[in-house]
Amino acid sequence: MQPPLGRITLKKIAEEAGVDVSTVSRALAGLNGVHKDTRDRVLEVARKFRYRPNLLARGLVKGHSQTIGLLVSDIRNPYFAEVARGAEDAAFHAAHDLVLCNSDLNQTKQMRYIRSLLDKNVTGLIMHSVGTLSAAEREELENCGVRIVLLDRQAKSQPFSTVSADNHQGGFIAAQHLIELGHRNIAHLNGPRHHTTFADRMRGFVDAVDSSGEKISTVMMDSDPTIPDGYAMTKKLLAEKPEVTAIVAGNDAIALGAMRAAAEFGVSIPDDLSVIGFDNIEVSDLIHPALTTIHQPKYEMGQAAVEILLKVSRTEMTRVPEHRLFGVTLIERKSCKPLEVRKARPVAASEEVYTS
Amino acid sequence: MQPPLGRITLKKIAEEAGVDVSTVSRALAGLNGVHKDTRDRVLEVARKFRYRPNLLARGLVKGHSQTIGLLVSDIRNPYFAEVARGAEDAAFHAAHDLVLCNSDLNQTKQMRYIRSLLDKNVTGLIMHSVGTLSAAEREELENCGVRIVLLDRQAKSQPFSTVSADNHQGGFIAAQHLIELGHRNIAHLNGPRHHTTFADRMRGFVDAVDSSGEKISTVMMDSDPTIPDGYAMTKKLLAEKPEVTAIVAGNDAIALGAMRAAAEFGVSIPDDLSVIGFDNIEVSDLIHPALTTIHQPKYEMGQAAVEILLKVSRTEMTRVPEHRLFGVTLIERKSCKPLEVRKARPVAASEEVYTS
DNA sequence: CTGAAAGCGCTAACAG
DNA sequence: CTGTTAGCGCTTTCAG
Repeated sequence: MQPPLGRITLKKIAEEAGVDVSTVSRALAGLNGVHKDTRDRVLEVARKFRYRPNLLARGLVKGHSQTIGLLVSDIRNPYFAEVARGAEDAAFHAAHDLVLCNSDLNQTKQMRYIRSLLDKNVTGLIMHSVGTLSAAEREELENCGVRIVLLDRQAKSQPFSTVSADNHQGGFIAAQHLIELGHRNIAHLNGPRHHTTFADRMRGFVDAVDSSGEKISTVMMDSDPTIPDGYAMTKKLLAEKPEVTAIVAGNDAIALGAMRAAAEFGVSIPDDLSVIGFDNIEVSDLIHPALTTIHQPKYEMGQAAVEILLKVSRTEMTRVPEHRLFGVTLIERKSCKPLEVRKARPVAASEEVYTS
Repeated sequence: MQPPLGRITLKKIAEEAGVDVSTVSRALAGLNGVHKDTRDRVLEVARKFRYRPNLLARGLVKGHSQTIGLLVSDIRNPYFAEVARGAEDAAFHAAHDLVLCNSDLNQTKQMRYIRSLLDKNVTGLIMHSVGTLSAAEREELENCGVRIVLLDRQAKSQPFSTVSADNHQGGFIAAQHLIELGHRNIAHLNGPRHHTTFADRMRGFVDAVDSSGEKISTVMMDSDPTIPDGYAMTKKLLAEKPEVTAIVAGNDAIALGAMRAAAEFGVSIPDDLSVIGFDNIEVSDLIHPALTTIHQPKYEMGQAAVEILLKVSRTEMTRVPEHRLFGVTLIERKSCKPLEVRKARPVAASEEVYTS
């Protein structure tokens, strides 16, 4: 075997096959206009030397680098891990790499990431953007010559493609479920309301309340969509609003925090308090009581995002943005309970309902 | 404002500043040998035009691309999400990008990823490698001219740097804890034993058993380190080995699966069965009963991996691999219980122990 | 201190 | 069908 000192380049293959580099390039690219014999010889040599193209060089001339940037707030959130996995699988399938960026819901950090990705000529960007983009930022993104897919946003007015779950519908279903269960004092513990994802869920919640025909008291709070913040909001809620019998959480993390706070306060779920989450992350089915929640197809959403990205990037001229809205479903588990039942059978009921 | 048709390149800045591109390059790189006035003018122009270097071009000439590849088995495992976050933060801090690869513990897929990363001239690779590398693969990796840090492996014999938790010690502590609690029939439900991580944990387990001076019966099983497989192993265990009173799980996912299976069999944890996990992922403290487990500093390990990678890559010639071993600690929660207590107070004890 | 020139590895017209 | 010629945008000798 030849000692592969330095990398094998096109030139090496060209010399070895006795042709010009451009011919090698064509042959390897599978373009027509290369004699069969020549092609076979080139391919043979390339294989023998285990030739692998330098993607930086190719990217430089082609103008992009077979790379997709994925911006999420925090990969430790199982929701994003699932989305990222879907995206990565789709990217791998299309021979693209996925670069992971954690923005922490921080606008400045996010823009820094984006610029750095643009400097690398990424093929496209999938971003779970924070808040509303400023006019300047939006323009910067529009003109950066890179395909962008917004995740978890339905801003159809924007010139970008979007992939999201039906957050409004999810918020609606969640509230409706609790209302049907007889709850009339419901709290909505949400993520940051300036984020469209959470704003939509909240609107769904409000619409369900307004259209229920029932007289319902609500208390609305919002904070970061994390376990600690869900915990903090719930502690405050339990102390200040004892009349509340049910919580619609902006996501499962908040719901988990809520359950934790409830446990500490000696408030039993679902006997004293019903809780419904959003996302259906894996753990929601593992905790006790199992969390009733709104399921959204996270893996598929990640997949869809890169598919849309690559589709439009291939046709190139298809400037018309695509919007994909995924349906959500109610997953009934053990954390919600009819209000009536509790009053009728103050204690004994728990045995029956807890049984898993 | 000038319409930035096409990207701003060095050439543009050079023209605008009335100097040669090479001078601009030097000025921007902060090299000495540029007149202060010239430098200031160049910097001014560059700033005015928001010049940003094309990293592909730079990478092409420099030979690497300010990118780090991170190979994990599955980012959906919270353990890896945490490691990835630590790695990403450190990479961002050092102006590098992190590309995420999910190998699914599949050797072929892993090698495909590695090759694709090498084609992009990554600065280095952090890999949570599957099984033992074949001689050919190891050689390929050694000669690829790229820094490699192995995660979760202590193979000091290998020419690569490593970062890992003290898996042997963890396995030892886990078994020891159960033994001290009086258990004499202990099962080890482990991940794939051909993976050094799990092999080390198992050896720790065995060493604790052997050095305990007690007569202890063990049953060893291994499978994939996932919730479903933990569930399956436990079902089998419960059916075939009713004498077992405690389980040491290879990781928290397996432990979670075990708890699920136990619940279905009507086996109470920790009353009928003690379970101890490994990793201390976030959920382990959220489930019921809270999981006693071995903590390893995941975030810090991710961070350390890229720090080591970049350190050696900067000095370049430092061929001596670095090995970093992180200590582990026992986190006592509610899933383990003394064997004696159970016998003494068959039922009442549970109330006291469950209280959180 | 600065410009000219060469080249990283590859692709893409343009001639033959 | 294939070789020649030009770059992509940047860094890096090498002169001057």
